[in-house]
Amino acid sequence: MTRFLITSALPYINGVKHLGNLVGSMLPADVYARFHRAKGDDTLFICATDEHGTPAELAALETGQDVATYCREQHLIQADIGARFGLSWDFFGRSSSVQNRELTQHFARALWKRGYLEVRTTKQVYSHAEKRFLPDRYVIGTCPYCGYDRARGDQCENCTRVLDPTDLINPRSAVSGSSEIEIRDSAHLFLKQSEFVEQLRAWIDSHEADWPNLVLSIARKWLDEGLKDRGITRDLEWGVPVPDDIGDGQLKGKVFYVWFDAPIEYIGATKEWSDARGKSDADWQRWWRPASPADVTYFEFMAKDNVPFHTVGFPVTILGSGENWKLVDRVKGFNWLTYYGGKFSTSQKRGVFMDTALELLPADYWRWYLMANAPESADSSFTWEHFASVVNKDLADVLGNFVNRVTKFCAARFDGQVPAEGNYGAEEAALASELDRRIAQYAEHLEQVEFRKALAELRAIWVAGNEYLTRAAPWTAIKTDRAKAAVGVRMGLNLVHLFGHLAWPVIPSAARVIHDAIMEAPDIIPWPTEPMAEFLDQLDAGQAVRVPDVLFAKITDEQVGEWQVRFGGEGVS
RNA sequence: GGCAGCGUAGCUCAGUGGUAGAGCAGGGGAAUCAUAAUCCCUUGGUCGGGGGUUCAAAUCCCUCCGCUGCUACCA
Repeated sequence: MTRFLITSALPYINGVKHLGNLVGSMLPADVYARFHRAKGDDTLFICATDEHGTPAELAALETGQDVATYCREQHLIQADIGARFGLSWDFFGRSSSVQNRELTQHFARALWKRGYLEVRTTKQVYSHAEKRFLPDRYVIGTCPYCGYDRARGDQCENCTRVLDPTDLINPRSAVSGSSEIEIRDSAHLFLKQSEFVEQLRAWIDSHEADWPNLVLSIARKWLDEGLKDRGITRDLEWGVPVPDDIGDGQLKGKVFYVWFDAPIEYIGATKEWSDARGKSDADWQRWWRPASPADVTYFEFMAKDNVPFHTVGFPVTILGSGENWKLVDRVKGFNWLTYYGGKFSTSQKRGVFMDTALELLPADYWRWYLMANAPESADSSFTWEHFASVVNKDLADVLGNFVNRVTKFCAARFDGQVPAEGNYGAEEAALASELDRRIAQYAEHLEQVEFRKALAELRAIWVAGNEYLTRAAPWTAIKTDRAKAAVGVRMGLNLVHLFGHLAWPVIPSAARVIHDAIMEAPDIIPWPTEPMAEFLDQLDAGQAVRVPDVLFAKITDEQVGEWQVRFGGEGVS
C-alpha cells in the first residue's frame, strides 16, 4: 500500500501569516493529512519556515537583531501559532537548517557535475548606503513611461509596465532612500532549465487527468513562453553558501537563491525529523528515495503563485540531479483569499492574521469557514458577515445544536445513559443507507481534494441527523411509547459518535469534544470503515453519556460590527 | 501590452452539449428535545454583452466588456 507524503508550501519567515496564507497551503494540507491518518495510512506531513532571502535580512535589520536570531525567534512564533491552529505537522523544520544546507549543496554539486549549471556575469544594483546588492524591486525611482515617482525596479505599479532598474529616472534604494547606487558586474550560477522543456512537458502531460486545470495551465504557460535559464545564486550574506568546488571559484561568498533551496527543504525537513528522532538515513530516504516510485504518493499544497516553482523549478533540480528522488505526484493549487475583495496587508493592518484570529475565536471556527469556502476555482472574498453566517448556521445551529439536543434529552429522560429499549426498524435502516452513500461521497471529495464539496457533504450528513430526529420525535414518543423514544435517542447518540469521527480531519478540537461526550477519544480518531447499519448500533446500553458545554457560540452582530472597524472592513480599500 | 483564472438567483458557489441547481438570505407552515435551534414547502436567474456552429449551447467557436493575478532579481 502506498505511503502518503504531504507537503505544504513553506510560510515565509517574515512575520505571522494571514488567513489567505493559511487556507492556501498549510490548512488544506493538514486536513488531507489527517484524513489519511484517520484511514490508517502511513502518512508524513512536512512543513518548515522559508528563511532565506532579502526580506528576511531587512526585517531583521528593522528589529535590530542579527538575521539568525530573528529567524530563530520567528520560527518559534510560527511553530506555536501553527500548533494552536491544529496544524498536525509531523515536523516543522527550517530552511536554514544544517540538513537543508547539505542537501542544497548536494543537489548543486550534482547539477554542476552533469553540466546543468553555468557561470554567467550579470548586472546587479549595488547600494553604498547599505553596503549591499539590492534586488530589482528594492530599487525605486520615476517610471520613464508614466512618470510615477515610486516605480519599482522590476515593474511600475502605476502603469504595470515591466521595468529594469536601469530604466528608472532618479533611482534610489527603497530601503534607505539613498541614491548612491551603482550597477556592478556580478558572477552567478544559472540553472539550464531550457534543456528540460521536453522532459517537463511530457511529465506535465502525464498528469493531465490528476492535476487541476489551474495547475496545468500555469505550468504549461511557462513552457509555452519559452523556459529561460534561471539564476540560482544571489549576492547576500544569509543563505546556503555556494561550495568552493562549484563555479571555478567565481562565486566566493555568494549564496543560493531562496527559491533554489526552499523546495529542497521539503527533503531537508524530513531529514531534520528523522535526525531529531535519532534515526538513520534510511528513515527519511524511504520517503524521498523509495525502492519504487509507487511506494510513495507525494502530494504538494500551495497557492497559485508558487505553482511555477513546484511544477518547473524544483522538478528541474530533481531531474537534473540524475538521482532517484521522488517527483511530486499530485499538486493542489489555490487561488487567493481576499479581504473584502482586496489584498490582505500587513503594513496597512488590513485583514486577519493567524495570531489575532485565535484571540477572537478558537481554531475550529476558522478551519471550518476557510475550508468550506476555500478559493478553489476562483479567488474568494472574506467578509465578517459571511464568516458569521457560515459559522452560526453550520457549526452552531446544524452541528452544535444537534449534539446538544440529543445529549440533553438523553440526560433529562434516560438518566444520561444509552437506552436499551426497542429495536431499530425501517427508519433507521434508511438512514444508515443514506449515510453509507453520503460518507462515501465525503471521502471521495476529500481524496480528490475538493474541499468545498467535501464540507458541503459533511454538512449534509449533519442535516440528515436532524432530519432523522424530527421523524423519530422522541420527545413526542416518550409520552406514549418509551421504547420508540429510546430507539430515537440511541440512534441520536450513535450519530453524535459518528459525527465526532467524521469531523476530525476538519475541526479536530470540536470533534474530540463531541467524541468525548460519548467515550474518550483516541489521539487519531479513525475513519469509520464499518457499514453504517453496524457503526450506528455499537454503543452499549447503559453506558454513560455526557452533555458537553456549548460547542460553538454564535457570533453576534455586535461582534461583526466591532471586528469590521478593528480590522478594516467594508468600504475600506 | 502578453498570458492565465474568473463572470450562473439578493449573497457564496455547483453545473463542460440534451427540460437551469445547492446552501444562505426572503415568504409560508409544522414541531417544542435543543445554543429561538430544527424539520417541511416555497418565491427568485433572458447563465457578463453580441455574433456563430448545432436538431439542441451556461457548456463548443469568434468577438467585446468587467474583476483578479502573473509577467521570471519579492517570496
